[in-house]
Order: sequence, then C-alpha cells, then structure tokens
Amino acid sequence: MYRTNEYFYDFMERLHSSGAAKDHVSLKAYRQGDYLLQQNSPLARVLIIREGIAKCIINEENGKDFILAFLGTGQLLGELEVLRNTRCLNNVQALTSLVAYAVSVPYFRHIVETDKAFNAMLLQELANRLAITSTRASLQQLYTVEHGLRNLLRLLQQQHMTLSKEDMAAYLGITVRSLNRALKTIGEE
Amino acid sequence: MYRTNEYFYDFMERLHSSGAAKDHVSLKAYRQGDYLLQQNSPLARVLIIREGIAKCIINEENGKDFILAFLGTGQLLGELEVLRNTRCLNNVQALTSLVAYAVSVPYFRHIVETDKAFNAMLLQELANRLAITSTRASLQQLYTVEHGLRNLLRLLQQQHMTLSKEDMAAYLGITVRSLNRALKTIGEE
DNA sequence: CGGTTGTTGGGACAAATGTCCTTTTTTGAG
DNA sequence: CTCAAAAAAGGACATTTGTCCCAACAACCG
Repeated sequence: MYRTNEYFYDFMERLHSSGAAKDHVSLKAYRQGDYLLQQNSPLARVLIIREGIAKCIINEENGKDFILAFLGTGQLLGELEVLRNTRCLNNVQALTSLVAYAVSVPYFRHIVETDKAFNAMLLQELANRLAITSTRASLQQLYTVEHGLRNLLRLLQQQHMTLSKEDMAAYLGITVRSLNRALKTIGEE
Repeated sequence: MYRTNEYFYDFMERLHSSGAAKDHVSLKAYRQGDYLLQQNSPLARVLIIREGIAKCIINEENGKDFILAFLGTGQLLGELEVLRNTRCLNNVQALTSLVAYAVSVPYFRHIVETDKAFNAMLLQELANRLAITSTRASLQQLYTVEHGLRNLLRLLQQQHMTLSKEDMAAYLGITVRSLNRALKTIGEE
C-alpha cells in the first residue's frame, strides 16, 4: 500500500549523522495535513521521508483528486522533478505527522552522478513505480470498482493502515457515494 | 502519442555500425502483429526500436486489454524487466512492420553502469514515462470518456497516426460500444 | 465471382456510477 | 459538557457505460 525503501533511508541516515554535507542536508518536520510539495510550484529540495506517511495527489481542474501513491520511510519526493527539470507534478501531503531529510537539488544530482549504488537503486525504484502505476491503471480501468476496492482493503489491512472514505475514493478514482455502495455490497456477502 | 528518443536511436546506430559489440547487438525484423515481448515470459534481450511503432498492452485475466503506450524510434523495450529482474510486465506487439536492435541483457547492464550519458538519459526517460503514466491514469479516472477521447483524437492527428476502433477503446480503457457512442456525440457538435 | 472473415455502427436493455441532498455520527475546540 | 464542523451513510433520480446482439460493409482468398 505505502512504499518504503530501506536503502535510501540508511543512506540518508548515515549522510546526515556523519555531518559530511551539512549545508546540503537538513531535517524538516511536518504536521498532519501539511504540504510537502505543491503541484505546479518549483521544487525547493528533494525530500526523503525519515518517518511518517505522505500521500501524492493530483488535483484536476474539475476539482476532483486522484491519489497516485502513499509513501513511507525511505521514499523520495521530488526526484522526478529534478530528473525532468520541471515544476511539481502533484501535491504531496502529510497523512501523519512526518519528518523528512531535505537535500539540495545540486547535491542530489551530485549523489546520483557519483554514487553507483545510489544510482542503481534510483533506477530500480523508478522502474518499480512505473510497473506499479501501470498495472494499477490497467486494473482500475478494466475491472469493477468492487474488485479494486477489495484489493485496497486487503492492502490496508496488511499494513495496519486506515484511510478516510474520501481518501479511499480518491485512490480508486470514484466518488464517495460509489465507494459507500461498493462497501455495502461487499459487506453483505 | 507515440514516444521516441533520438538519443537512444543515435547511440544504437553508432554502436551497431561500429561493430564494436557484435556478439551483443543484433538487428531483428518484425511483421505487423508480431509480438516483441510476451507478458509473463522471461526477457530474452533488451530491444531498441529502429523503425516502426509498437504497442504495449496489458492483458487482464478477465479478457480485457489495456494499452499502456505506443513506442516509436529509439524507444526501449524490456528495460523495466532488466532493472527489476522480473518477467515481462506486458505484451508488446508491432503495430506496423518494425525493425529493432536487440541487446543482450548483460551488455545492456554494462552500458547502463559505465556510460554516464546513457545512464542519465535512462533516468530521464523513466521519469518521463512515470509522469506521463501517472497523469494519464488520473485524467482517465476523473474525466468523462468524451474528454479522454478528444485528447486521443488530437494526439493521433498531430502525429498523423490512425488506430483501429478496438485499439482506441483499449487505450481509453472502455468498450468499443462506448467508444462509438462518444464518437457520435463529438461528431454531432 | 462467391464465400468467409474482420471491422464498423448501432439498437435495446441492464448495470454501474455520478449528482444532489438530507440525516446521522463522530470529532474537536472552547 | 456543548456546540459547530467534519466525516460517514444513504435515498432518489439522471447519466454513463457495459452486455448482448444484429446488420452493413470492406478486405481477402480460393
């Protein structure tokens, strides 16, 4: 349900506690509901979550929201923007209170270019996200809401996680009304 | 509509014509409709399209298809599988007759690890695909079919491309019947 | 030419989903 | 504790989409 990455966490933990790049690495704290990134704004720094969970949301012009993913410890934020040299693709909001390492963009670039292991892990992480995003898009387009909801509920249970109805609906790309109907159908079995 | 990548094309063109890695690089030709990759099969080689267009399709267990993307000259196939060490995520089928460079997996890994420019371009390409896939998923979930169809038609026109009704429907994640209805509504304006 | 097959277009009905509201329940601030 | 605000549940109706067909038309092979 929410992704984590031990490697990036350990990497940042070491980098930060070693004090080797003080000017380029800092810690930031967020309260529940705070925005870590804002859609269409320029990226300030790359963030790596130390603890807490964040949600990536695309806000569409028709007022609807779509949740792309939930990110936990060790996950990167803003790496797409650095690689593509663009403004933020989506909002990222703290689902719980949250602490993240903040790395300056030039220093992040430097790590990617010089650290082989980090580079390899970044490639792998992007590949995984792409695979997940693609299969999820396909599933949600081609199966019923009920099917998608069952998946979601299973994932939430596995990770001892709960979401508001609104968030569940945004993850499934449906309205809360439809979510409620599907929940009822599933419950009545 | 269909993605291309000049850098990868030039890179392979040079590599192949130089004959520097004969054992690891070859050319393969496909007829329209041939499969370049088969979902769930182990990956034989990484492919880079020299000419022609391919479609990436996920085949779901309920018999429905979802088209993830169309790939043209210079696009990579199988790189996700190499990075993730998995079987093929999806089918890839030639939409036109097609010629591709085929690179052995170890040699592809070698390039990624040793060629800085190639590595950077791969990161960028993955980032772009992820951004495109994410925004498309959001659009298709949160807007009407008609809206998605208008986008698709515009893209097709821009690239002087045509698709069968079946392919259009699979791209939009809907049935052909619904596609026909939406086409009629748009036409009646 | 005739027949077969694949593609396209659409009718009729069923099922799924959205929209708009209202009511109930829960939560949190003062 | 009390009240206001937010979250959850669901009724009624409209709209969208899918399912199951069948008919028309084009493409192709013997």
